[in-house]
Amino acid sequence: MTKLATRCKYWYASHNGAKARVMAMERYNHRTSESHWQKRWNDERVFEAKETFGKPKHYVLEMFPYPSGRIHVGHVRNYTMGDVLARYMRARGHNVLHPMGWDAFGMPAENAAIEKGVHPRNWTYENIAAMRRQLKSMGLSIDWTREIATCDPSYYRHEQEIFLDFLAAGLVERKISQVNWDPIDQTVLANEQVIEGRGWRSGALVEKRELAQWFLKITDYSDELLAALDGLHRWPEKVRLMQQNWIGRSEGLRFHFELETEQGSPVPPLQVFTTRHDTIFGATFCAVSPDHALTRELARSSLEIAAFRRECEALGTSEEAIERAEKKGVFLGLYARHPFRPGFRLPVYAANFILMAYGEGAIFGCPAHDQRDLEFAHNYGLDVIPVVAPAAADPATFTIGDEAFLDKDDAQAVLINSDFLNGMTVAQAKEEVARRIEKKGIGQRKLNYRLRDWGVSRQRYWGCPIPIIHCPACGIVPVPKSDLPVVLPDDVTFDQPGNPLDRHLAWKQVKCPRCGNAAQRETDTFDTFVDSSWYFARFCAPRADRPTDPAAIDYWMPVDQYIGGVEHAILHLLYSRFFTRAMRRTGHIRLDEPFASLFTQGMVIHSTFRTPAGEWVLPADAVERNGRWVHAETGEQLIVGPAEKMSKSKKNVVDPEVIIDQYGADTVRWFVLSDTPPERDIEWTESGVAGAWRFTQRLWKLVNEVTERPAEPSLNVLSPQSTALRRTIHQALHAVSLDIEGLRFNRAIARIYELANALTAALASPVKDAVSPAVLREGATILVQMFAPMMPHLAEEAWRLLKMPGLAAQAPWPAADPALLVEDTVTIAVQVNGKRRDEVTLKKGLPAAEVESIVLELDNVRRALDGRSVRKIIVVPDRIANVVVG
RNA sequence: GCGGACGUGGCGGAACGGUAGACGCAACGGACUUAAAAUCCGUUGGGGGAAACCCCGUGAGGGUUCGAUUCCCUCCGUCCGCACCA
Repeated sequence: MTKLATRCKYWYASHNGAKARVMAMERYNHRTSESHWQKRWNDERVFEAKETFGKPKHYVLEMFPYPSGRIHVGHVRNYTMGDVLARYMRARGHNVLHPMGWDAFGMPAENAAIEKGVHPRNWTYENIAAMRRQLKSMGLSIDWTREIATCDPSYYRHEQEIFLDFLAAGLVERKISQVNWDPIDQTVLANEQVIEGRGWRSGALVEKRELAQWFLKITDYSDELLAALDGLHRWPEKVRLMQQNWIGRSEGLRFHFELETEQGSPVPPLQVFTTRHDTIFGATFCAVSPDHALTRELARSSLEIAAFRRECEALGTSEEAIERAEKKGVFLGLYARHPFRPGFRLPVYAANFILMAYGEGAIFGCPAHDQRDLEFAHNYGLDVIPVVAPAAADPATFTIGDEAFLDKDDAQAVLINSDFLNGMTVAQAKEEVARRIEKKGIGQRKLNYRLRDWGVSRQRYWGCPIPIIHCPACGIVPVPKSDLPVVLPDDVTFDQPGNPLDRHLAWKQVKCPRCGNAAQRETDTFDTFVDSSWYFARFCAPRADRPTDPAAIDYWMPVDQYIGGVEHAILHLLYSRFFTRAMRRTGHIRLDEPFASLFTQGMVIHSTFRTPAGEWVLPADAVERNGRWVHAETGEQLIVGPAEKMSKSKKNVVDPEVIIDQYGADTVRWFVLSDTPPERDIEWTESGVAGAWRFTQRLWKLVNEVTERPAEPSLNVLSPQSTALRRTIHQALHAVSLDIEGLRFNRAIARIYELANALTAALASPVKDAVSPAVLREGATILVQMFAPMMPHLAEEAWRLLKMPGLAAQAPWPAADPALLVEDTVTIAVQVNGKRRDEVTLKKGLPAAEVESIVLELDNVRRALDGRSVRKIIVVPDRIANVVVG
């Protein structure tokens, strides 16, 4: 703030005497300008989206924010990118929908309630008000009439209705599942909230608990969600791969082993899943999960097995815990009969490395070809039978040491020690085993997915109530739609741990809608990811009586460009894709994929500062003096760390509000788009922001100077300089259009700099009137329109100065003159043996033969040839000529 | 372990297989100024040369090509996602 004020004063002081003309020009003042134009846009409802037909639509959406209370620079970057696109598409004649809302449920509101005694509702709505004001100060072209907040009953009532429809359609399931339970706070914790086995707030050792939870059956769509990824051409490859891995399809075989006790009496069979059925003759044991039904049952009569189960429960699921964990198990006293080796019995263990959640929670172990199985076999003295060997190996002597032999897709490997499989490749053996298992009727080929159903129950107050009533007589009863919304009660207390809804008897105790007897409400609320899984659909008709309005949703959906952080690559984006399909099934929407194009922007990072004592210092308190960073107040020298993700704990944060006040929204918008490609992390630097600020002033000055040139009506008779400048102008326009469409904002900005430089140079031309004032005007006008999406306020100010009609925000995008995009001459590089030796400017489209003779005459080429003979000449028309010397 | 991305000046980064370093930041020189700041004009990959120009140069090594930052292989490094997934 102080820095800038000082600058302004000097700026005026220096322009005296000879520069009186410049002094007459007012410096661009963002403080008065920006609020003025924001008001005009608002008053004239410039950005309200209309469903008028006859115009193509364009739906631009950025991931809506959680109302934490203040916007951060990541928001600024995200919303600026979307805004540039929205403004550009509007100028290109599209009906643009560019809405904003609030992902307003969630734990921070409850934590604030616990810590500060404020009501989550008040805390949330105050935060929304503060952030709305901040976002508006950015000058975003948002249709604020469509604003929604997920915590508003007018939003979540529809979510409840959708849920009831999902329930009726069989897309909802209630089942017992294992959760992370914090015994002090008495709540379920998400995996992310468990840090080294302890609750992130209470510090209590987290327990595994089994609770009845509501699940959305996303696994019904596993295959569809996976297959449809191929059609998402305008999604980043990276995100598609991440989702693909997350869904985790594997082709395998599910079959059962006959079981028997040690004495040989039969026991119900054991289902297993495998993708390596080719190794069936290498099987030397079977293993089941500690949580497998078989283990549970046997634990009731065996102290040893019960103890093993407890031991596994206590073991963390963290990465390190898994890394360190020995492969352990306990013999269950049972044997499995090998399907192809009569009389051969495999001991059955419960083992700590078998996941209940994957496949059947049971496997056959083949130590020779699976590292985990091998370690387990070594620990328990089990046989290791190699059954796959490199083709070159001698089957008689091939052995396995400490490393299992993993051949994967290697066609070189062949089966050994495997009866009817001997000599086959892995693929052939898999096929043969699958065929025989199916023929025996003991199993079948099966696709298995890693994806699991989505547990949406949270034992939390600040979330959307799940519209269900539990009746002792009728069981689970959906709340009738006519009773919606189930509104969160306001009068709740946070003085005790646990879910306040559970203690709110007046709310909890209801009559069963079916039988009329006393019943209880479901007190769990939805995971907040449910709220964000359909908000993009609600924006199409945010005040409709039904969750969606068919006409509006058919018109606007899908989102044409979705922009957000890559951290949502899996959860939010996968849930939304599932929700859209489930909403299609229940008649709320008529498409599968909500986001036609996805863009994941990088983070904003900043270097860190700390004192020698190790205390973190805010960038605002650090100043550079003589190339060293010191504390602004104490003068203490600071240790500068590399740029990293902004975090409150390391204090490497900048507050957008302060920067916007100091430099203006246009400058900040310009900065976050400049230099760095939008998908990469951008480093926030004070000098970069200052540079952007200087450019706003330069542009302002440039437009002023152009308008001071005497008007000249015609573009008909032009000097060569004028024509050349017009080419530059129109080529820049063409290039910037393509760059914005491709979201290559950094390149668009570089080209705007280039055009500004060209116009500045033309203005400064020593030859009087070398460039026609009409051309300068044309250039300035196009320049203003090109930067209008990025710096909309300055653009309006310049638009007014140029005496252009209406608002820049409503002006159509200028059309580049195709005639000016084609050059009639071209400068081509001339190489000798691939090394550049000269360049030559030629008429475009010159025949290769002529190019060849011209090239050979060049001094530099002759010198490089040095008397050697020319073998051939490669001529790429209008691009390059390469003389190849023998 | 599996999957993926990336590696170019002091820095951020440009470059349909075709003149490597556009554009910006920083730095340096100059003009203006009593002075500084701001502004404007220049220089700025390394080396050689008075200059014309020449040599080297996109993590390392190889390959394909008339020509490779770009395509292929191997290696090194950094980052990201998933991970006891049978």
